[in-house]
Amino acid sequence: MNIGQASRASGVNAKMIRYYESIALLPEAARKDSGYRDYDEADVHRLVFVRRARDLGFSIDRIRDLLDLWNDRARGNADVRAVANAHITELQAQAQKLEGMIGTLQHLVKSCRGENRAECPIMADLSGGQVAPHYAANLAKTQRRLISVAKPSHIARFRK
Amino acid sequence: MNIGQASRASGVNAKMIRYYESIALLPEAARKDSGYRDYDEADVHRLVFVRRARDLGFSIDRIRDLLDLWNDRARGNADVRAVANAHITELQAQAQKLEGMIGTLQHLVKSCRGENRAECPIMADLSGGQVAPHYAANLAKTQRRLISVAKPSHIARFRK
DNA sequence: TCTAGACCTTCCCATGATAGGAAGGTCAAC
DNA sequence: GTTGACCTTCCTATCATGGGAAGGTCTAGA
Repeated sequence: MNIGQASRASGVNAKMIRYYESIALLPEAARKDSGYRDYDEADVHRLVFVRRARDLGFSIDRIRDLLDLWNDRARGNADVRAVANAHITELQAQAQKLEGMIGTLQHLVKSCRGENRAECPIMADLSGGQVAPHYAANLAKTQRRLISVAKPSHIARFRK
Repeated sequence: MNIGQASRASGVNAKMIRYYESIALLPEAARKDSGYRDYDEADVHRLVFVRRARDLGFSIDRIRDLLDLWNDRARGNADVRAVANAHITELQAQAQKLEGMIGTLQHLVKSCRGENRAECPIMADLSGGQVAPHYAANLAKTQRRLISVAKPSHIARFRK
């Protein structure tokens, strides 16, 4: 199986396959006499694994851990859950930051009606330096809302 | 005002100030006889503007637009709202993706109880290639939830 | 057998925002 | 005058991805 076929079968770009090999995320591929890389079903399976993990936002280093766990069948589910939970925590932090930004911007846009420049707080807020009162209030509000969405108390049950 | 003082006053790293100047996000700074960059209050004000916009997740290119709007007081609030709304839409897309990933992972972790490897779907799901039924169902669920959180119908009123 | 073109190889470069560091010049205080 | 804080430019790296050049290999058809 050439790299192109492995790429189509796994959904991982050929360029990325070579890159993953170069950073030792994947073992060195077998080679044909021509020098072409040669893949089999197991290789494709591993590529699919990597692609799925990337789709779920795992970093390359985290995927390294997951592949180790995958290769070592003796390792328990707790290890797997620990990696997944660490990743969930990271994603939640990102989501919280995003929701805070969205909430603040929505509030600013909502407060900016009409065409009178003086009445639009967006520019004023951006250039204000310190956090304007409505911004602080809105930030706290969106964070509370985000927390209720993410339900960390619920997640805590799964934390290592 | 040296770059260090401007940095402390604005909260923008000196390295970043030079970078922003090099990509023409900021005008070339005035120079003292020594060659040192020389900033005044207006410069600091602009730096604060950039920092606040970065904090809100605006890209450099979007900040370029915002600075143009800022410099051109004749432009109306609708222009400002348009930039902000475009950014909100981008942030919501990111948030939606994140929430989907979080939901999927939470579901997988929840389904992975005990220590029997066979009972843990995380690895199976990652290596599965196609989306497992519970993944698809969960994805749809988290997306609905995210949509209700982000309230796009509400935002639509402010779209250009 | 020759050739076209699809595919492969390695190597270099670019992205965006940020940061570290080297080598050397300037300033202020003691 | 010296020390140390600060400044300058220039080079490098990050992470994951992708574009492209220059050149080798394979396969199908004339």
